[in-house]
Amino acid sequence: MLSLRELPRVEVLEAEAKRFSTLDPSTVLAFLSVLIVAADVERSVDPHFARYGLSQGRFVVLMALRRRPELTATPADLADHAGVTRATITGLLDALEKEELVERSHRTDDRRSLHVRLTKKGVNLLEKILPDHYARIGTLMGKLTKSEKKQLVALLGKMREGIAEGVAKDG
Amino acid sequence: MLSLRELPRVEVLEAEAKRFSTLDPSTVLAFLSVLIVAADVERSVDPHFARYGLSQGRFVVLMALRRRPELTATPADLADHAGVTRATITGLLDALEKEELVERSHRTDDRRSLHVRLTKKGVNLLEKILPDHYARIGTLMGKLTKSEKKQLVALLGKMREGIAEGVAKDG
DNA sequence: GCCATTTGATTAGCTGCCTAACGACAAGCG
DNA sequence: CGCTTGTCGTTAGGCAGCTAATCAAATGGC
Repeated sequence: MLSLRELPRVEVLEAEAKRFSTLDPSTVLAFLSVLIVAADVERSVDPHFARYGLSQGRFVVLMALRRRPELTATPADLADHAGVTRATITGLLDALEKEELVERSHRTDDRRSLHVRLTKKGVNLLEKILPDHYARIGTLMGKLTKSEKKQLVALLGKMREGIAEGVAKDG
Repeated sequence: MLSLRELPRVEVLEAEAKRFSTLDPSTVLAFLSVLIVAADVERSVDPHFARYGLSQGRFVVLMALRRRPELTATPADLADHAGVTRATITGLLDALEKEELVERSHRTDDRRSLHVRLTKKGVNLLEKILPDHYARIGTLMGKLTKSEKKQLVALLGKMREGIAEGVAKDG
């Protein structure tokens, strides 16, 4: 998942900043905060998925299917949605299919391609999990007011812009 | 690393909220924002570590050692610092030792335990990488003002509190 | 219409993380 | 002292990502 349990202390960063002109302490602090909190979130959430034989990736796939009107999508669509490679989707679908949470079927219009469909069992599993899942998210975010949550989304949105530019620059 | 490329649209969340009383759209949006941005960050940063044969975990271990006055620590210390298990540290050290970036040596005071020491080569590698690394962080965070960075750290700090409580509750 | 290119999904093999079980040693208590 | 219990590091085996290579099928230029 990642690493680093605690933020470095400010004094340490300031000392380091004297040796590296490219280091700005408040920038690094903000950067590391995001990574640390995300890792904390995953550590907190993963065990609950595991109780139902799910992982984050499997859950995201199920949710993507659930959102579709016909509960179907192609593996390629799912890969794009989930931000993983198609090879990874193949593995996730293997697992989900074995649990009978999804079904694969061949298509007639493009014979390379597949339909993946959420089964009734898959739907039921999500219906069972989601109330608790959403409640858990509520607990994790419970220290933030509604306006703070909005600020957070806005700030992270700006961060995403910066990341996108960085990626574009050193392609 | 994780998943999900884009935030769900607000209308989707609002519709879902009608079916699940535990779902609050702005809460879920903030929650997912953190995960998505963290995944973006890792996708952006990992390739640069890879160019030096490093991963995030290996880098964190090297940095932890570099911070120590004697450039040494035990594997157990490193595991605590990095937020991974000791088994994982064993694997990271195997890789780092093969590259001669760290050395393991036996201790005399507790013969179960080891010293891990950053080698000169390890120090040099970090000195070479860090200016660019810090500059990259600066670019990624470039859309945020200093005061926004502080806000971000504060908001994420509150989130950490909520996570800690959540973990405590369902131990 | 044919061939080269592109696209869809899978497979094989790598990495980094995990848990569980282990052997070696340390520490506390009778 | 001798036992039990805990701790240090490693090993073995599993899972979820990745890239690269492959095969089948669709598409597009000529």
